[in-house]
Amino acid sequence: MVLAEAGGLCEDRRTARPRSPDFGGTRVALVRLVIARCQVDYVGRLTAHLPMAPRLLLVKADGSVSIHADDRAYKPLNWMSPPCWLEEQPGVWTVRNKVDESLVITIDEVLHDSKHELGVDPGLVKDGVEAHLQELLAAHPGVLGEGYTLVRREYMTAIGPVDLLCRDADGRSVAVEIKRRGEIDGVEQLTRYLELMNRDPLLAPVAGVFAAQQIKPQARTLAEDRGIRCVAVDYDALRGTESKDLRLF
Amino acid sequence: MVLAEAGGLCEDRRTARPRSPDFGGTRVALVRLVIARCQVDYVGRLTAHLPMAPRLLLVKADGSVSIHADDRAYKPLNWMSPPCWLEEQPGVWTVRNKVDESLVITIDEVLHDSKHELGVDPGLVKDGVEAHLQELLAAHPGVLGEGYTLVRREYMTAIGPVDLLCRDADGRSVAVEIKRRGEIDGVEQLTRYLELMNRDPLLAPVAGVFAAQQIKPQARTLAEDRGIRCVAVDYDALRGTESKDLRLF
DNA sequence: ATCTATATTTCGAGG
DNA sequence: CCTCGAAGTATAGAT
Repeated sequence: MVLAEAGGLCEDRRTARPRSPDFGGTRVALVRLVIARCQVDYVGRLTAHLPMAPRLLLVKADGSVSIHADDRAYKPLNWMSPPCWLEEQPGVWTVRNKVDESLVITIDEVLHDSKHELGVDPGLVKDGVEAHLQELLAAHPGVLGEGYTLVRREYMTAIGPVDLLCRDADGRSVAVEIKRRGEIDGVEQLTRYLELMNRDPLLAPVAGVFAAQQIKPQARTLAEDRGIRCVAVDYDALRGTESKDLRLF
Repeated sequence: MVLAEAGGLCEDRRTARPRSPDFGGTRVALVRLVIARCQVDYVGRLTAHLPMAPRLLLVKADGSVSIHADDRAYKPLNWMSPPCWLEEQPGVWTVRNKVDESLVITIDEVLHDSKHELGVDPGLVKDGVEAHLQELLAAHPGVLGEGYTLVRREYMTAIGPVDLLCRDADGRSVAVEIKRRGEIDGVEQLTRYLELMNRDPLLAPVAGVFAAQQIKPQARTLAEDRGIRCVAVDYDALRGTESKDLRLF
């Protein structure tokens, strides 16, 4: 490995730790960090060029390569997503994928080069996304309208699933679209569902409710113009109602 | 700096190089790479937890902090975008931002810790995005339809600019929406424009053309159902027509 | 500041 | 494998 020798190599020396499942004999999953003066040329979905400058090259075990500057938060200047393959020549790295996109990294000087074994990550536990909001509203349809009852979650139509299908106090169908943030896209989506469902004589008439933690003014205007009722949902309050024994932060 | 001492510190020792413009006296922009066994808790737009495991911590000069596993391409498991502030305590990093989102990184063991000066990146040069496609189609409206002529690029309406306004062979107005990849959103967008423009007696009737390098089947179906014609554009061929002296890949 | 449209979006689920 | 919807989307441009 040419460039590994060029920089100050710092290999991890830790021993017994949960191993990556693909660790059988010779290959160990490693993340590799290189600081180098480099130039980058990408040809693929677009064409992009980075002039020679010092940057961070991050090579992960999944095969991905990303080129970072010391800015733009976590987004790299340039990258190649897996599956892809890195070929190292002295002074030139070439990363290629199946559809023949390529990233050519011309390296002028290596300032640091180290590898580190991380193993398989136990993974992220999330809470508070749309799924949970849907779950809570399904359990408490009264929040959407007085006397509402749930008919079905993920009610399937020809063009996709409606988040909730409810019935109002008078027994009429209501299609509910749930978003964390209510924007125009969501209104359009619900409009398509309503258009389709109202053509079905077994369902029609179907009213619409657009529920979100926060609804943008333009989305609200568009929705109301189309006769769709908007409901701003207080997620934390709803979660509090749901279970008092749930630990809150 | 507590943790810098704990790991094997490798500071860059390079000297004369173009400096960051914000380099005045004491502060130099550095990227910091830490490999550590850590646990992460994020509370903000959602709540997320990462159990203790070895990971890469990337701290950039813009203040951002990102936590990477050895997979998922360039996307970190968790992060905090600038502007935000990192407070280091022995064994605990706390990253906080203005709206009081927080990222708490509990560090069990530091396996590597280095800092590197990169300076300001000269930046990325791109080519081949939607703007270029629009430019090419504006120069060759005949590709959109026999006898089409260009009236205006970015024709402004009350709800935004229509990519191209053309006239067909019979002198009728045609609104053209251009996308790299034609999806349902684009059809909705064009539909809104057409609805509005067809209310204007000076323009009506206005036909619609949806042009893209690739048009998804659902988008095509929706468009055609609404009387919008779809045109698949061969970008490379069009670019070839545009200028023979342009180097092709 | 708000809103719109784009992104080499990435990522995951479901057919 | 595609197709679709969600994302702590982020980001840039226009109003």
